[in-house]
Amino acid sequence: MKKATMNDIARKANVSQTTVSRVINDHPNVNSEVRKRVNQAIKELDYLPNKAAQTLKSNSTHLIGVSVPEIPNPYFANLISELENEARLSGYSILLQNSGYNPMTEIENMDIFLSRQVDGIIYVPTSDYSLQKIRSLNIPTVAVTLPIASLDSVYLNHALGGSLAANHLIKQGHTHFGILTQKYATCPKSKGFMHELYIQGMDTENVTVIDIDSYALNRYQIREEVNRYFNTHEKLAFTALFCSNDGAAHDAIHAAREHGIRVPEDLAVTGFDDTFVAKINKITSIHQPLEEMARTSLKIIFDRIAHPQERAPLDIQLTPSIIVRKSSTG
Amino acid sequence: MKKATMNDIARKANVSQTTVSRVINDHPNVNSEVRKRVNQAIKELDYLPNKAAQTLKSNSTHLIGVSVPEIPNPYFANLISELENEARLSGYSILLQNSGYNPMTEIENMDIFLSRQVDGIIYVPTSDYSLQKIRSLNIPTVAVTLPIASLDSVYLNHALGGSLAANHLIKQGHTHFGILTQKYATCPKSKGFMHELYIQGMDTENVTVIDIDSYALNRYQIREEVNRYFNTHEKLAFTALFCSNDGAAHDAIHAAREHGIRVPEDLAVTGFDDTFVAKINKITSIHQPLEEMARTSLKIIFDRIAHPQERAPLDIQLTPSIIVRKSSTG
DNA sequence: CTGAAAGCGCTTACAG
DNA sequence: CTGAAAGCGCTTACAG
Repeated sequence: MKKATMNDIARKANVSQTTVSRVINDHPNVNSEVRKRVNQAIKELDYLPNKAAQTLKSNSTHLIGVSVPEIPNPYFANLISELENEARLSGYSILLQNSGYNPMTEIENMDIFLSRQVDGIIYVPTSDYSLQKIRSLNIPTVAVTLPIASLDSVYLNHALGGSLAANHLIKQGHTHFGILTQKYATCPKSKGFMHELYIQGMDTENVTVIDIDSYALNRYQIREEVNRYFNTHEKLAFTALFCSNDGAAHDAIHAAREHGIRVPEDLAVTGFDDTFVAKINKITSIHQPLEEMARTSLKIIFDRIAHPQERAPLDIQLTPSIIVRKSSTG
Repeated sequence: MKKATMNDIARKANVSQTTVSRVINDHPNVNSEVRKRVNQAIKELDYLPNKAAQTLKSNSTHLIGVSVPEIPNPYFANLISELENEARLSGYSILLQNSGYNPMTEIENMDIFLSRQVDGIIYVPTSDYSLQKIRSLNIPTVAVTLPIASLDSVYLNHALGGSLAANHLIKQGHTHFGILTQKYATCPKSKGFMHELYIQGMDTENVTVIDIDSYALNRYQIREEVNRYFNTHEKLAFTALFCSNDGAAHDAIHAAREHGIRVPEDLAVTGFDDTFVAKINKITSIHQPLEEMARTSLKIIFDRIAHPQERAPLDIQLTPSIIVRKSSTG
């Protein structure tokens, strides 16, 4: 059976196509009697409006393009889930594209979004290579999880997250600290952690930094680094380890235990992101309000759609909280 | 700047719109000189074809609707990732919709897919309530992860997975077994497990079954059940526990350890699905070839698109493998 | 409150 | 090898 069109409905309900369109789009000026007849015909023919045709006329797809660097990563999977959920509440759908941390693929994704006429784009930044393209887009775009200059950005106050962790560990009585992170030099989480140590009068000179020089979440590399550290240090120089994500924390705990170091008795460990890796392994972690992140990002897009005038880009920092679990409470 | 249209390209390249269309769609009959001129204009104007318009004429969106019951679940997150990846290779994109195990939402998802003119649908079955609707769809649809009668189905041979686990545990010298599962009565994994025990002459009368009467992956409920069991049984009646998914296995291991039961020394545990929960916690698990599952499902859809004649529904069982890790090798 | 008509940006016979 | 024209299924001024 061929799909019914608006014309079929019009004929069946004995009205013009214009009127059918009005009923479907909830225009006020339709006789209630006529409206009823049209709705009846719609039901009988199982009619659903053709989005492609609507798009062509109305220039709106109710589609949001989402580009993330990896889908199975629990952090991104959660974010995607929240985005799908929030988008649905407003009648939008999600066009999901992976980028694999590849700038070429990111640019490809943007072209796919453009070609499909998405109404807005949610972009998880990775490298800088694709930024020129992304900034040039004539579509409401928000950078999420990390700030991008001259783009609406919604992200966690990472520094505050770091200081929450530091504060917690200090309260637990620790005085010697370690940091396990990626790209330490530019890591705001670590900066916040160090800053809090400093403020509270801790020795910041002798903090041990295990740094992994890679942007992507490379579990294998993290394990290698951590194991190398434990293998080359007979005695730990710290009793508390701040990790910049839950996966790293989990790996560190495993590695520590394999070297006979008890967690949390000998070593307190904290993670970051509060993914379910932290939950199921009872790792203290910094919670990211992902639902709020999704809601805020979409709200910005919807606002930009409603008010297309140029405005200065927004920079929205979300507030983290700390979820204390066994891994840091000896 | 307004988006360029095909007409703009035509004018700029001094050809008809028809010719531009031919160039874009790689029609053979175009003068190479002209083709070059058109491509030049496309580049200069940053032209991208409007998918909505293409769809309206060609009745093809190159969109695949994907409906899953929960996005953050690592198993589904992995599946989604593979689907996105495979779809991209063929020039398709993924329209991702969550259903939350809610049949009403599933039906809503199908309407969204229909309205958006997707070329195919990948559907992860949950309950039976929405099946009538889904079967009535006039779009290539494949049920994935579980078989659905009268629908193309691609899923793991779960029984074989169960028997792989049983075989492994028997080889490890176990003679008393437990099963932790959901809906035991209709669980093919458990059936396969039991069958293998039977074949190998084990005592199948005294297998302990911890059954959770819920379809959704409810971690809280699983933990409750497992703890209840350990609390009410002074001495374990089994030395090997087969769990129907990795999350359950992970919870069981935690619960066991809290009750002073060592894993794997006192109790061997196996999971199912080989998600990264199994990987990072070194749990023996039954591996699902998700990439193959994604590839096969999409291939079926593409075949149905290419050959729209009616054909009997396909029923494709994928072969599991067992990944042995520490949780079951004392 | 209702309808005829134009047009969104493409593709595709058809004619040359 | 190329182009004029029709039409995909809608929405939206415009006129009544």
